[in-house]
Amino acid sequence: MSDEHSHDANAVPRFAVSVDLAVFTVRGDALQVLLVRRGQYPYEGMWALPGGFVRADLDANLERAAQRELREETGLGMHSAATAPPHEIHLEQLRAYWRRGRDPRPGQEVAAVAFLAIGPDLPEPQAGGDAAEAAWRPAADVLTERVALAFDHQQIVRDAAAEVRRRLEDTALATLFVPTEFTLAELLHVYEVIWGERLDKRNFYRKMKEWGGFITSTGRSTSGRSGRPAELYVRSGVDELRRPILRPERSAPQGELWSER
Amino acid sequence: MSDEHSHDANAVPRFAVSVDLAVFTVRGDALQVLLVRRGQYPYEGMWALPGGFVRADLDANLERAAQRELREETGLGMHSAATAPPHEIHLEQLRAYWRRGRDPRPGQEVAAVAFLAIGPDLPEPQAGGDAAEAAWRPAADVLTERVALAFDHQQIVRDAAAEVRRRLEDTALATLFVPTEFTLAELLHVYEVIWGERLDKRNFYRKMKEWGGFITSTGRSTSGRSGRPAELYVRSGVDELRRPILRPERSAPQGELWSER
DNA sequence: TCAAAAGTGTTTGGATTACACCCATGG
DNA sequence: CCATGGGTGTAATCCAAACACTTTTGA
Repeated sequence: MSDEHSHDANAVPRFAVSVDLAVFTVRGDALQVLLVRRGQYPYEGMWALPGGFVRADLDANLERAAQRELREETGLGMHSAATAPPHEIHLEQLRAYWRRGRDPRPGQEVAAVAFLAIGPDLPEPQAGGDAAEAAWRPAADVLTERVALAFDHQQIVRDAAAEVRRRLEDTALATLFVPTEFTLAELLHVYEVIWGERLDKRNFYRKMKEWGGFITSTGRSTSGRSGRPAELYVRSGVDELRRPILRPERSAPQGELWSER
Repeated sequence: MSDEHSHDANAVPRFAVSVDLAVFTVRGDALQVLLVRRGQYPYEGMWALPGGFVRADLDANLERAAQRELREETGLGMHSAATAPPHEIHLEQLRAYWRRGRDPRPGQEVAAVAFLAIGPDLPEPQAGGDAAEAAWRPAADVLTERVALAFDHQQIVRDAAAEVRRRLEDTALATLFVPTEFTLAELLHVYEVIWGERLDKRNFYRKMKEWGGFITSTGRSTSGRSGRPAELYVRSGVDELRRPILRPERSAPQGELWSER
């Protein structure tokens, strides 16, 4: 809510609010997450999620702040004409993170609002703003702690990855990992990479077509590559799936990398 | 993240952070939400969600802040010996809400972190703190705007209710609406009230028992009431359900009250 | 004409529904 | 002994996994 304890309004404690982005893409055979190398004091030189402070003067709301930071630090998510194929990035909020002393700067409490961002095989990021460097890293490297992250960013990546894996089952989230026009093989690849399991191509194709709404054929096809050309699809509005795409061995949660919430 | 634009650290804009609670319970034949009547300036006299400012000095993290505010404003969620049957309240974070000017107080930006809280048929709340009054109201009254709420609290209730309805399908969330020991009839009632649809008792009972893990029999039974005594169950650790409890007419989203996200 | 990748059918076991029926208790 | 809920059994149906096969292209 937005209420204080009347006694003295000046006692209302102030926080800095930051947005942190867990940006995922599928490149090659791995789910990758976008990291920046910090250019200054807290955790200087360490890898972290892109993000920064929300500024009420610049940002009309939290999503806008997230968009702005993504552009500033990594050059991604531009809607300018420069980036020929519009690499649109889907942004959605995950949740807020704060515990006392979460940010080591003394006397400064920082609450973070984490965002999940997803895009099709995205270009190399361009470091900017506070970021000394920006790069894609396999999400697995973060989840297994082969790469340590600043702040509680590992937790955020963990939560974000779990959300992605879960929502693949009952939403059209997977279509955000492929370009505007895509083939069923590409879509299947997204599922296989993120779940780390092989799916039956034939059953998958049928499901996708039968309970449509989810995707629509464009009539066009691929060409040039060897093998029979594939039909090209675009996503259609529907997000919630009526019936889940079942993950194999669903009963036996195969722990390994993927610690769920 | 927790990074600023180096130039001048003093320019880091400060927010007040509040926690707002969407507390749900099932009383009688309706899903009810806990409201408080505001005792002061912004939206004075209007109904709102319980909540208040996070104080880094009092609260170690966001959940604790939410717990504290719930107690202060409504007297619920006490873990003292006073409340004989421990009316435990499940708390979990939903997401953060902020847009410029979300709080009408000039020069004061307030970011809210919304929590979903669920408890079994809870006692009457006792107003306290800033709350002039506290009461249970049918969630439907809020969703249909029969009752107007302060700030963006209607949106929060909408989002929270959608989350509850959705998670009833594939998690053990329903067990949070019933007392520690409960009968299958009580659990069924929760589903029927929240979904607003009748389920087949016999199929429901079987599902609950077959894919156990979800609930465990205590061996004991009810007595005193007319009819055959019912077996008493307790929830068991499992939260995620392997297979969803399907809502009837799932294909045809019956809009009415329940606007989904 | 062969390799490679796309795409279609068909069988089959298991899960879900819909519905009939029996059980245990209080009054 | 009957009304009131609690709880089990079963056939018909639907779904989805498993698997074999055809189609269309490039080289």
